[in-house]
Amino acid sequence: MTTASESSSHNGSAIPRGQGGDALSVAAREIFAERGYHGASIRDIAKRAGLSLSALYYWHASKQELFAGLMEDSVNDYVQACDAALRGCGDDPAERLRAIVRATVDYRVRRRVESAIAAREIRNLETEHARRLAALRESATRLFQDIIDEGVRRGDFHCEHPTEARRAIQAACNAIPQWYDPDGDVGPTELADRYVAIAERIVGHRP
Amino acid sequence: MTTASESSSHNGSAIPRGQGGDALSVAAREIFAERGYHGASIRDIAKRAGLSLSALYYWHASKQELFAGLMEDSVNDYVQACDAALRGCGDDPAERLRAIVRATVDYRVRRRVESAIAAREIRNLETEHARRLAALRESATRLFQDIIDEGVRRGDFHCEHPTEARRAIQAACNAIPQWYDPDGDVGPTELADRYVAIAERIVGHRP
Amino acid sequence: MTTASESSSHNGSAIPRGQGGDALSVAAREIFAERGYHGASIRDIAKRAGLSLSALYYWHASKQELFAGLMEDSVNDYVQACDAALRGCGDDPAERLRAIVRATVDYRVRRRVESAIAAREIRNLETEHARRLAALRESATRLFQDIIDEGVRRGDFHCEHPTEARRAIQAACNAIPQWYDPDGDVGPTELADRYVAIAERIVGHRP
Amino acid sequence: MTTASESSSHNGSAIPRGQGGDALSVAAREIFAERGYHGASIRDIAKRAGLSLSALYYWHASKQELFAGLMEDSVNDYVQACDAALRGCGDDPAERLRAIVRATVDYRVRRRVESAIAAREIRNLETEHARRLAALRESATRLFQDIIDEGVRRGDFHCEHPTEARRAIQAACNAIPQWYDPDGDVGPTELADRYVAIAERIVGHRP
DNA sequence: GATGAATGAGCCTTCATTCAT
DNA sequence: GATGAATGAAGGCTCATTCAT
Repeated sequence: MTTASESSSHNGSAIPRGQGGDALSVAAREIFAERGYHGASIRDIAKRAGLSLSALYYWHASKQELFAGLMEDSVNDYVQACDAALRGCGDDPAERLRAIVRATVDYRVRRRVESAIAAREIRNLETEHARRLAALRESATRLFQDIIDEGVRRGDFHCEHPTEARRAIQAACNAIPQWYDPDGDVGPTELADRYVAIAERIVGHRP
Repeated sequence: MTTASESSSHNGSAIPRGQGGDALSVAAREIFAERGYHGASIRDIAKRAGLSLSALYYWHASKQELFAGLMEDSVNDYVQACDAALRGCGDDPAERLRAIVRATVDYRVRRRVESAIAAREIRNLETEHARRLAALRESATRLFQDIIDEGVRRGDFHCEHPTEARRAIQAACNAIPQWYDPDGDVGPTELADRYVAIAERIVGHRP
Repeated sequence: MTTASESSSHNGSAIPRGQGGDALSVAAREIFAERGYHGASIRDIAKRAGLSLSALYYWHASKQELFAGLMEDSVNDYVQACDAALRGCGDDPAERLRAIVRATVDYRVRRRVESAIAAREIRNLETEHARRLAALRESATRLFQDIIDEGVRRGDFHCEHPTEARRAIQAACNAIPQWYDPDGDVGPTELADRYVAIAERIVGHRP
Repeated sequence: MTTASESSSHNGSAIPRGQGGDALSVAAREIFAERGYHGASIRDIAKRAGLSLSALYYWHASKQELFAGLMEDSVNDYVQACDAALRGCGDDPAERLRAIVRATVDYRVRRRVESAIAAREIRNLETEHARRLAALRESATRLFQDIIDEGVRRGDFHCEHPTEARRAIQAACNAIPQWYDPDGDVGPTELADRYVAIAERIVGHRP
């Protein structure tokens, strides 16, 4: 689903690289996604990675650290994807909204597995990690909100409750991993088109 | 299992004889909501209910059963609320959509606590219970979908992808418990109005 | 297997009579036999008797007491059967040996169920009960031993190690409940004949 | 699983690292023998072995598995002892009977402890293990029966009911651990002689 | 005679973690 | 880089027993 090499595509994460390290990350992602933080046992993670339990402790300081690393990894990835998408835009709110929705849908599809975890399991992070992650999330939320507010201000978007609009759009995108089937008929691009359309309707975009 | 005496909050002691069952349900709802299925310990549930662990087992056969009872209770409630709301409507799709969105928002606000659990934790139910709950859920989904499809057929709603529309509306409503503050400025009725408006936009309702 | 009325056929036991009381004794006998003392749960006993757990405590002071009552009941029965059998004999050791073996085989067949428990589970009796039961047992053992010793003294039996002979005879009889099928071809009388023959061989009886 | 270091008896502490497995087997044998399967607590087993409860689970998957391992170990040992004893014989039934009785008595004395458990507690084994053990037992029983039947066929043994004869012999030997005192006057060899004599009488051996 | 509700101790098992190698 | 052996805390659950009715 996610590949081992994927986690090598960027840095800044808490997860070291190497043969065993990657296998562990992959296994951890899967098992945390399947069973949630408390339902997952690091024994099972090590087993699925084909390593001993002690090896896991060589790579990661604790279950909490392993989990937090995964989450941060994933959310970092998302924020950077948003930034990149918006850097390629002018300042037209509609264009920017389309770009960020595209980036969001793309992320939810690409990182379906951990994306689903992140949505449900932040509450299991201890303070320090939780703070960092909450901050990252909020920064993404602000991106959304700023775009919408600006669109409203300019008279391009017409909606009475921009906060609710933002929540609705994000909720719709966040729910994608719950039902999306990567082997189904709808490809990522077509899916993004559909959610872009929904978002434009929610904000009341009239060109 | 549903609680009339829910008001007698958990003061830590002095549960009158014979009322242990209710106290347990209340405590279980809270703790499952706070920590999720695997994160919740039945010892803690019993403690919060002011009863012994063994008393919990007098009332409920297992953690799983206790949890499933709560979930079923709650989802049953929702389905009945939807049915009731739609029974009071004519056959105008727009009216029916408004009614079911109102019922949904109302439910998410009224039963914020277990509603949040249900959304995240069904996967922890074992087959038999899971089947029953999935069926209940689907029946609610079908209500939504039928209304939207009928609106499109009649030419009252204009949307190319009615399934996606339905998903977006449901996702938006489902997310409410994640942020809604019952002590905030927005009351349940006003909230419902806002989500009704969003839903009408998503399906492209033009009167 | 054993009948409720059976336990009314004598007195002196710790088990009161009455509707519920009998049902409990029967159920207890079965369950203790199936699972042993520690493996049996008084909940299951009450359930099989069709009574509530509290009712069991009306009839019996504790699990230990219930169990001990059964055992004493059964061993008393055996000792009395031996006495009766020997009272009907002259003082010929061979005749007496035949009588006591017959009584023993008969007892093992008639009270197959609790007889099997008694053999294995005395160690689970607490001191007071254990003492009484051990005494009863020993008295039966002495009956056997005296007969054999007397036979040897008189020159009717020829065996070098009368204690071992007694042990072998008793062990053979005690093992009957482990394999005997009351619905099989061999009836109790024929079975007794066979064990009488074995016993005579073991003690080296030559007429 | 079999114990070379059995001599290092349970002194309550200081099990050297890496030798926990043996200590556990020894302790388990003792405690299961003293209290039976259901009466034994694995906490007590671990304690007597001088290890933590978790260490027990490092070595054995469950109480059931630990117990089954012990039983199988012991019965395997017996079957092999019988085979070896018979391999050293000619085909004279009397000689063979003497050899197998000797092997049986020897086994009951040597492995007094677990031998007593095995006799009483097989019923506590779950299907898979139970099947294997029952098969092993039957193979030993068949050895006995074949010898006796052949003796009868040849006219060396004279008994009307060879099955009962076999049962009586086995029962007598099986009962040895219940009373035998290794520190008493009768040594294993003398004991075997006595039971050989009893067995020959039971089958009616006339040279 | 009998019951429903409740308890505390103990059960088997799994958990995340550590230590020595 | 990795492992095998061991741990203490906590998990869900069952036990024999009691109390009030």
